[in-house]
Amino acid sequence: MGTAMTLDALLAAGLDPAALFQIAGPLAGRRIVVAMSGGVDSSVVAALAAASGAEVIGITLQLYDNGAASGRKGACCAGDDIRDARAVADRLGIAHYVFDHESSFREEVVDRFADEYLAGRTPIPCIRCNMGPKFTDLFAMARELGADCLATGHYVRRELGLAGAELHRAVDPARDQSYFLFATTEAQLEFLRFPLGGLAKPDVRRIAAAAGLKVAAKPDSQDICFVPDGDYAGLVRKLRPEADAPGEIVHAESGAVLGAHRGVTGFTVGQRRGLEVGGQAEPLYVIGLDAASRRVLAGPRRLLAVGAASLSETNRIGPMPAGAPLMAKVRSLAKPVPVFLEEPLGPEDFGGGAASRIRFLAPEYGVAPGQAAVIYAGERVIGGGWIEATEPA
RNA sequence: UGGGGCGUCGCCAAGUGGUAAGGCAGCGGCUUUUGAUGCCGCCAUUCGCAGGUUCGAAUCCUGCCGCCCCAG
Repeated sequence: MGTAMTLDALLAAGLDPAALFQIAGPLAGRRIVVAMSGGVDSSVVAALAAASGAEVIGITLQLYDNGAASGRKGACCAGDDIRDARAVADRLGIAHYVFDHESSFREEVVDRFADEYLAGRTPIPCIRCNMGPKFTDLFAMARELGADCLATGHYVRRELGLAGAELHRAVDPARDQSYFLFATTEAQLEFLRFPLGGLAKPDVRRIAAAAGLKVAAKPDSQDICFVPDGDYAGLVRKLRPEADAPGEIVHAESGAVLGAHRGVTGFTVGQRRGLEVGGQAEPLYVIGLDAASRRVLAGPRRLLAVGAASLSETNRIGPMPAGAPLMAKVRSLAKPVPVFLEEPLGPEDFGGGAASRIRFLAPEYGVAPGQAAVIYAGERVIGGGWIEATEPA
């Protein structure tokens, strides 16, 4: 697609809104609710929805308002972003509502984030945000509005399998966000749409430009949206002053005291930088965190090797694949690695036991409690869970 | 205040006459839309201090300072 094309031209060139939104039959008379963050991606979803002929309602959740952070580029859902979302909606001529969700966001995401760090874990607030504010609260609003579906700008694909909707990785592997959506329930997936899953980011920006959206060149968001300057430890300290408690850095094997730290919050399993322990023959990594004794366990890389991990709050999307080898991603940027599922996956009413366990066929490094283990069978997301504990390889 | 040893970047450490390795830590960048990892780059004009020998010293000599060990 050329940069000078109009949105109509792009649509004529092959973008089919009906297919993108997976709505059967004529779109006229249908109602699509779009979760609009104010960024390019969700704005393009709104533009595509508007072009489809369906009635479109944009909803933006105000999740936090950290004044000083409002000027920060790339942040999601605060001040400027809400204005951007509104401007896009105006430009597209669609309805747009902003709902204040600060208190629930603080409870479900921010407070939880801080508490996890206090417990020596490494949380992923983005997944909690998807689970709560986005796929539960916003979901409910869309239903109440009588929408036919809720569309978001996530880079992930919803594929229709024989047993229902399946969640698949985005076509663009560099953009894939499936890791952050492992907890999506089948009921949610039934109603959700991810029109961008088959597109590459440059194409999305071209569509934004073609639609005349000011956000076309807006920088991608990164880092945690509610952490103004990337200093997440500082935020945790502010929310939970007790997080400042200093402690010892202890060798994971010998127990020898190697140094001191200013708070367990600043560390995550697998981390190398920041220990400030010199004089070693080889680099030291964080092997584990003991919140109760405020100890950071450090050691050489080999001690990071993990053979298995127990999972909690597991979810499963669709049936287990028959005989397909399973892969797991243990961090958002990790390569999927072969695993064996030792216990059923999914909530109890879905054949699983909520808790589960995966065994790595080859030792995996840097597996941190609090992170998610997302299970894949090829491109399909089978589900996943939260890493509770690990077992050395 | 007898004897012995040592003092090189924040830490560990090579270098014993030819013009300061390396590792760890730290810093910067790249990558990354959780936090990490990884990768790349930077990081002692100077070798406890002061003199001396030498074309030339961290390396040899002298003195001083500091630390360690043994002895008392």
